[in-house]
Amino acid sequence: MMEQIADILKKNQLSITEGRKKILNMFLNSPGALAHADIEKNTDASFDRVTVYRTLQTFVEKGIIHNIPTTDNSILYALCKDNCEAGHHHDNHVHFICDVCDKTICLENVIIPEVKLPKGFTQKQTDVVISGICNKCK
Amino acid sequence: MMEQIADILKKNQLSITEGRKKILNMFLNSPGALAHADIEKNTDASFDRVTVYRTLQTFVEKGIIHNIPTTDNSILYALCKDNCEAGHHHDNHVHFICDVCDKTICLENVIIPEVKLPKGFTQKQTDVVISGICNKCK
DNA sequence: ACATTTTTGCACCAATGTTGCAAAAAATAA
DNA sequence: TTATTTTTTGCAACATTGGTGCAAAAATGT
Ligand SMILES: [Mn+2]
Ligand SMILES: [Mn+2]
Ligand SMILES: [Zn+2]
Ligand SMILES: [Zn+2]
Repeated sequence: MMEQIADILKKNQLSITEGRKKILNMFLNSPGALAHADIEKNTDASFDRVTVYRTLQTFVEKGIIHNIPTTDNSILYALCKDNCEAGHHHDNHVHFICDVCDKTICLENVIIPEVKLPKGFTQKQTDVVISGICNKCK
Repeated sequence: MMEQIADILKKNQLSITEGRKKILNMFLNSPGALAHADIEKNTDASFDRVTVYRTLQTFVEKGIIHNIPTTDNSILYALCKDNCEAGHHHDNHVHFICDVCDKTICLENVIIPEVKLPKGFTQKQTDVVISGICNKCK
């Protein structure tokens, strides 16, 4: 496991540090998406807040994690399981937010349907976020 | 125009105040979505920040405006053109964010496609946010 | 082990959003 | 209209979230 983590970091030309290993490990073990606050909570304040912010930014830039749109103003992050590259993500799955447990889950198998836009609009990225009750809370 | 505004407020059992009229008017005249900051800018600081926040909250609760998910942590609001009620919105259109002009537009005519979820998931609301280049920036 | 590059922690700042409470404004009653 | 009640506003104070510059610390390459 710790090998896998170091590999991911190496593959992305990132120095292997405690913070990055710990945070990446959290993502690998988390079934759902994580917010900055979740990460800070689970690391026992062993890292500075700023380090967490910068680590998340770096991971997004490298294509290791992607972020998920929300209606409240929180930024959520989840592992990219599609083969995303630095600077360009190819996630094309639906995200689900449970109204009960409040968790956000990547539905890797539910691919985003095509949407036809009016003339003149060029489509780059499509995000689909569905809310309701998840399979565990049902 | 000012009549229409007063009507909307009355219909929703809201006191008719300067602030609410001004903010509602902004929404009626805006082609795209508005953020809190946009509203504060256009009202020349004639209202307190808190009043703007509370007005937006109230409008959302009453079903006059709805909010739009974003990837950065900003909350956007737009007029509900579907017949939304207090406590329950029925917006089912796609939202478009332009990477060039950075405006968010309600594509009222592009309805959200059906998405089939895995067993155990109950679907309440679906948000589709598409980014790219809008018809004016093209 | 040493020099170089990268990352971290700290202090400080800025934007965003919330709450309690008294003053002001709007709606309702008289 | 004026008086009373209800609602809304403004202010102050606070919390949370996120970003920047810079020196210290850690990681990398030789
Ligand atoms: Mn995802
Ligand atoms: Mn809309
Ligand atoms: Zn759930
Ligand atoms: Zn545009």
